[in-house]
Amino acid sequence: MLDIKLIRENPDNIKKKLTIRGMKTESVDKILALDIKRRESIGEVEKLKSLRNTVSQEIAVMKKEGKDASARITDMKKVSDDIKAIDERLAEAEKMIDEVLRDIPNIAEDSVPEGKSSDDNVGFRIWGEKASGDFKYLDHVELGKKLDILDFSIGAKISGSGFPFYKGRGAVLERALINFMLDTHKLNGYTEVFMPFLVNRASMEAAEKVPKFEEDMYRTDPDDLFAIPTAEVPIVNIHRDEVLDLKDLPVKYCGYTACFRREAGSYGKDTKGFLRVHQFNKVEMINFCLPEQSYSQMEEMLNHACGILEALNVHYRVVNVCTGDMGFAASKQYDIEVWSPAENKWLEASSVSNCTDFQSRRAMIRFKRDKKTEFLHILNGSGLATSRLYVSLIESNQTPEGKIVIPKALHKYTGFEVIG
RNA sequence: GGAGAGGUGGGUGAGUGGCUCAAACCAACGGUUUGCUAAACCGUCAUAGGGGGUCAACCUCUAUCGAGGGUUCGAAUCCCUCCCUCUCCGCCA
Repeated sequence: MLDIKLIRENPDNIKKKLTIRGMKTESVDKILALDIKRRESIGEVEKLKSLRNTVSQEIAVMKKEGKDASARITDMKKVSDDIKAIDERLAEAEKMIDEVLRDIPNIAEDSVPEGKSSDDNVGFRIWGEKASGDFKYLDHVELGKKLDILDFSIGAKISGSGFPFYKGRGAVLERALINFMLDTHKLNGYTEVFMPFLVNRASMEAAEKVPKFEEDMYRTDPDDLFAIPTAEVPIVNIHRDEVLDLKDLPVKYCGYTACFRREAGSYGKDTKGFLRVHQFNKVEMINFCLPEQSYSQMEEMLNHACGILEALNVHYRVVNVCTGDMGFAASKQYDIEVWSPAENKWLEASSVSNCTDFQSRRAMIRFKRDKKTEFLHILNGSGLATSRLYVSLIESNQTPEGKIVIPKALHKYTGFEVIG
């Protein structure tokens, strides 16, 4: 959620920023008009409430002294009715402001490239080399089937398409990746957490996922719980409605969860195997920090995610995501993409975002400095999602005979060095 | 699923309709005293929003006692609905 004061004080600048993100600007005018109405109502109603408070005191005194207070009581009856009416008007204006505000994304930082779609993202870093063996690289679905480590048809039978099924060494490899990543992040100063995969509506709202993206979520009906689309949701909510101690910042967490996404509207796109799934595994990093730290912390988080890939010798590139392709809550975003030799393309495996104070304002997560409370900045980064990393890993490390060589860093987690 | 108890400021905890528009204590912070520590004493001790302003550290008003409604001139206090926590029973990995 944006700060309404920012909109009030500098509407033209906000409009400009919205345009850059490909958004219409009329919401700004709507908010300005509603805000004026809101503040007028507040002025009116508070004057009446103040009157009511004093007169109620007087009535108490009069009754105590045995005087007749019925005239005043009659007066106050009218005042109370008026208060009720204005309060209703006020609540209506506030609700409408909130509705509009919920549709406005975070402001892009200056270093974010302008653009409309992922085609306009700008290369930021590239590491490693494409697998270049002199043979035809099998794609992960064929390879997984041949080695009997992945079977998407079983997943489809159990749940539906987009629910992966791992088997034998394939399952062990998945678990090894998760453990390797968690251990690495712990060494980088993150506190490991394990958390609920179903969260309540308040948590989803605090993380700015709902109501805007409700149709992308799995939801349980009788209890109104949401299957988390990312561990970002539960982790951000650890500190909802809290004032953190300045000396503890930055507070860093990492944790593994399964992630659930309906991917509504993208049926038929990238449906093969792991490329787009409804359930996947991800290790997430979250950082609560001082506002002036957040962009340097962001670079650090990017390096932590990239460090995983480098330890696994996975060819990757980082793109600076453009204004049109950025996440709703992000002010700046890096995507990390890994190379698939079989698809002959880059696959998004991680996203590191600086959400500045956009989530913390909604979630009321603050710290105290010089007797004033300020919203802290929240960053999230996948480090990383396993599914597409898994694709790159097994495809790139396959041998001409169709075996998979496990990277050395994983040996102590898998207990084997080759599949097949 | 059944029965019961309870949710008050950072913590403990008083308060069952009007000198409580939340007492007291603890913790924290600032100060005084002291050779040092301790103790004692004094002070500060919420959050959000509105208005005023020499627009910052100031003044003022309003709201907030789990959430939302209701009754009333007036609600932490009475009524209704919901949420959560704890205890016991049942079921269960």
